[in-house]
Amino acid sequence: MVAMRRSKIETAATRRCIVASASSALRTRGIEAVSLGAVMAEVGLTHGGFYRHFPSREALVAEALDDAVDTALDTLAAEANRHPGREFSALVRLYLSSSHRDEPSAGCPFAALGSDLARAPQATRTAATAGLQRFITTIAATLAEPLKPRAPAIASLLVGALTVARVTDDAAQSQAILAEALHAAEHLGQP
Amino acid sequence: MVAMRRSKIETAATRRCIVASASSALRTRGIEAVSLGAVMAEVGLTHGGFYRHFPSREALVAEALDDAVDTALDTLAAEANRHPGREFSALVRLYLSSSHRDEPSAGCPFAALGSDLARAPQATRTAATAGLQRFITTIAATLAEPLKPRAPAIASLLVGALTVARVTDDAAQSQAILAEALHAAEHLGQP
DNA sequence: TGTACATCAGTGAACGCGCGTTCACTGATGTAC
DNA sequence: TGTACATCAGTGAACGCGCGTTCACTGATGTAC
Repeated sequence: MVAMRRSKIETAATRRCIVASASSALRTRGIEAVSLGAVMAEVGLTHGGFYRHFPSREALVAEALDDAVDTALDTLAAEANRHPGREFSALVRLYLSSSHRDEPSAGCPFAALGSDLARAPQATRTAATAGLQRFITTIAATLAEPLKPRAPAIASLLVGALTVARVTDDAAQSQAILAEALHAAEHLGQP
Repeated sequence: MVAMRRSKIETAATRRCIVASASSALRTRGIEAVSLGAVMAEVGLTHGGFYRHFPSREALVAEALDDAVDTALDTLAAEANRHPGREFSALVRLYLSSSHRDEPSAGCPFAALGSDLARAPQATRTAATAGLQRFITTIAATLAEPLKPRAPAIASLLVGALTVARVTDDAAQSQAILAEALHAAEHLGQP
C-alpha cells in the first residue's frame, strides 16, 4: 500500500486502534516486552508512522494504561450493577474468576503489570496512581458505608490473589488461591 | 587485571556473588531490565566470564529467584520467631512495613516481580511455583490450626498490598494502603 | 614430594539481533481565497 | 463553489545502542605419575 494523507476521522480511528492494541499487548506481555513495531503491525501499519500520533513510546504506554484502567473498571462496575443488592460479591467473583486469570489482555492492569508499574517512568506512574485511586473508589462504591475504609485492603487482596494465581504453575494451587481469596474477600466485605 | 584460572574456593565464592548480585538487582529493576553486564560489573568482573558459571541468562534468573525466596523467607521467619505467641502479627507487620516497601532489593520477590514471574520462561516459573508454596507454608506456620487454610489468601493480601503501595506516587495513599492491609490481615488472622 | 601437562576462570573483542527514533518521500486531505 | 497550495498520515530505509552469546587467548590451579 502507498503512503498518503488520511482524513481526520481515519486518523483519530487509527490512534484509538494503536492505544487499544497497546493496552491489551501491555497486559499480555508486560510493559518492557511490547515493541512499537508489534503494536503498529497489529493495527496493520508500519512502525515509522507511530510518531505522527505520539511523541514517544512512553506517552503511548501511559495512555494505554489509562485505557486499560477504563475498560477494566467499566467491566467490573457493569457486573456489580447487574446484581443490585449484591454489588460487592458480584464484583469480587468476577475479579477472582478463572476467566479473568486466564485472560489478562482485557483484565485488571494492576494484576497484569503491578511490579512493572512500580518501576515505570513518571508519566506511567502518574497514570497508574490515578487509576489505582479509581479502582479503590469502584470497590468502595459496592461496600456499605462503615466498610468503605476497607476498600484499599480489598483492592490489595484482589490484585495479589490474581497475581499469585498467575505465577504458580500448579493448576490446583492456582484454583485454591482464587477460592481462598474469594472467601477472605467476602469475609472482609461483611461487618 | 590479567585473566587467570582461580581456585575452586574462589570460583564458588564468585558464583555466589553473581547469584546474590542478580537476586537483588532483579528485585530492584525487574527481570527484563537486569543485564548480565551489569550483574558481572557489580561483582567486579567482565561479562565474558559469565558462561563459566551458568549456561544461560535464564539459568541465573531462576537461581537468583530461589536465592531471593530463601533470604526473604528467612527474614520473615526469623522475625516471627523473635515474637513467641505473636508470630503471625510479627510476620505481617514486618511484611507490610514502609521499610520493606522502600527496600525491594532485599524483600519479597513476589511483590517485587509478581507480574514478571507470571510471564517468565519455564525454569523461572518452576522456581517461582516452589517458592510461592514455601511462602504460603511460612505464613501457615504462624497461624493457629483452624486458620491455616487462610494462608493463601493472606499471602495474596500481603503481596498485593506491597505491590500497590509501591505503584502509587502518593505517599499518603501508600501509607493508607499498608495500614488498611495490616488491619485486614490481623482480621483474617483471627477466628 | 616433585614435575609435566591438562584444565579452566576470567578477559575483551566480535557477532547478530531487535529496539526506539529520525528522516526523505508520497500523495490524498484540508484550507485560504 | 472551484482552484491552488500547504499539510500531514503513513512508508520504509537508516541510525546508534545495548543486549545475550561466542570465542581465542592467558596463565595460575589442579592432577596424573
